[in-house]
Amino acid sequence: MTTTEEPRRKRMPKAQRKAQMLDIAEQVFAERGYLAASMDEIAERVGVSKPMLYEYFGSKEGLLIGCIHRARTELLDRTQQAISGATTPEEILRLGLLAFFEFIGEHKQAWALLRQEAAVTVPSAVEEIEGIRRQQTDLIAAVIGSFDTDIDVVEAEAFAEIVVGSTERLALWCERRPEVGPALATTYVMEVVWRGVANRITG
Amino acid sequence: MTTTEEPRRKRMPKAQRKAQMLDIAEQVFAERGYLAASMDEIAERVGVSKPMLYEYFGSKEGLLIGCIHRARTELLDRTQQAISGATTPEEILRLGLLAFFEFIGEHKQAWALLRQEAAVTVPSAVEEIEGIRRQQTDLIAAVIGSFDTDIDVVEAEAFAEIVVGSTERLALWCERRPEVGPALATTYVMEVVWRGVANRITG
DNA sequence: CCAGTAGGTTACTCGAAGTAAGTTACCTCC
DNA sequence: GGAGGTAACTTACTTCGAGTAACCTACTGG
Repeated sequence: MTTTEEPRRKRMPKAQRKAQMLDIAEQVFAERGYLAASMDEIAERVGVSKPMLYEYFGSKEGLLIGCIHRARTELLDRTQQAISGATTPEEILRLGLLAFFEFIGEHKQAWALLRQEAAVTVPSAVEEIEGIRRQQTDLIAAVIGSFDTDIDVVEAEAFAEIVVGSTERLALWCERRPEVGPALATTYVMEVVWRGVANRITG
Repeated sequence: MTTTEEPRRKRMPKAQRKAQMLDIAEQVFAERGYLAASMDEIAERVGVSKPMLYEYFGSKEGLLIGCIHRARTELLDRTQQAISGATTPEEILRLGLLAFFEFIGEHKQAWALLRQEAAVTVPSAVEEIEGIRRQQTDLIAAVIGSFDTDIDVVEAEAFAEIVVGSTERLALWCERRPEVGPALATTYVMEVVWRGVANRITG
């Protein structure tokens, strides 16, 4: 008995263990908050001892960064895929926003990490999160620039920041307003923000 | 020697000491980040021993909350004063925004606290900061509501969230763009966001 | 000048991050 | 199928900082 089944899997390959650690860590960080989460607890839940976490991620901060980074990558993939079929700037923006709202709806845990915890305190985590926003703003600014080469660069940047800020904030608000889904949230952002920029781009 | 001068002031009245502690704590938190800041260092810089901090603020978290709360109160005062002379919704919003951008320009330390650090990890600090935003969104939503009783409540809330999100994000961006002062930042927000809501309010 | 207390200190405990050094399961190649 | 090499893992610490118990001292009014 207990032959080839999976009663107690030990000794996994590195990559798999790493992924598993990220899963658990994301969960624990989201549950307890970064500070209150202890490496011992994460290790225990993974079913492994603490030094393994340090082996793979170097530090508690490193583990957090790992979680954030993974979420960031997934978000970028999703967004890029979503806007790949769009043609007008308006469509790009709308589809991108929708993808974002859908992503956070599905990955509540990761999202909790990105806001509550992750702004954390840890300087490098802040940088990592800023990286996500940068990703988004750059994308938006690039879209605007590509459709109107006359627009002031600084103004385009400002607009991108406004979109990202609005979106992030509205996503948070959606948690208190479950009746507002991704589609409606997207509409709100577009309704307010798009008008403001449309006549800059078109004219 | 060292007779009646002020070489070592000890034994201050409670309120004064408390204010001094908040000053130093704000500084140290902003400098090192919440996690890296140690109560021992803060105590030392204040020129007092650690248990005094605990006497007055209960915990490290309590001290942080104290700092945030003070900043919040100051910001609210400033904003309310700024919009007191305004008559139209547009004017209220513009003056309020301007007051905010000016406030963070003058209180960089407090602002650093409110974003980088304070989102911290500490659940109650997050609540406290959310309280600030709530303050702002409520104010904005109320203004809109007072000028157009027909507007959908949910939509008014969404708009308020969008304004706050935009503003916060743009304030951050201003740090990378020193040439963009409070006035220009206000203009950007108004230009993009106002148009979007103006034709909702006016009909 | 003595008593009461607001304001203050020293010297600890305890918990969690991080680490050094050793151990065991698994694979390979003879 | 056993030696032996190594990737995956553990035990048993050190260290550092938050929080606390118990004690002290400068200034007040009577």
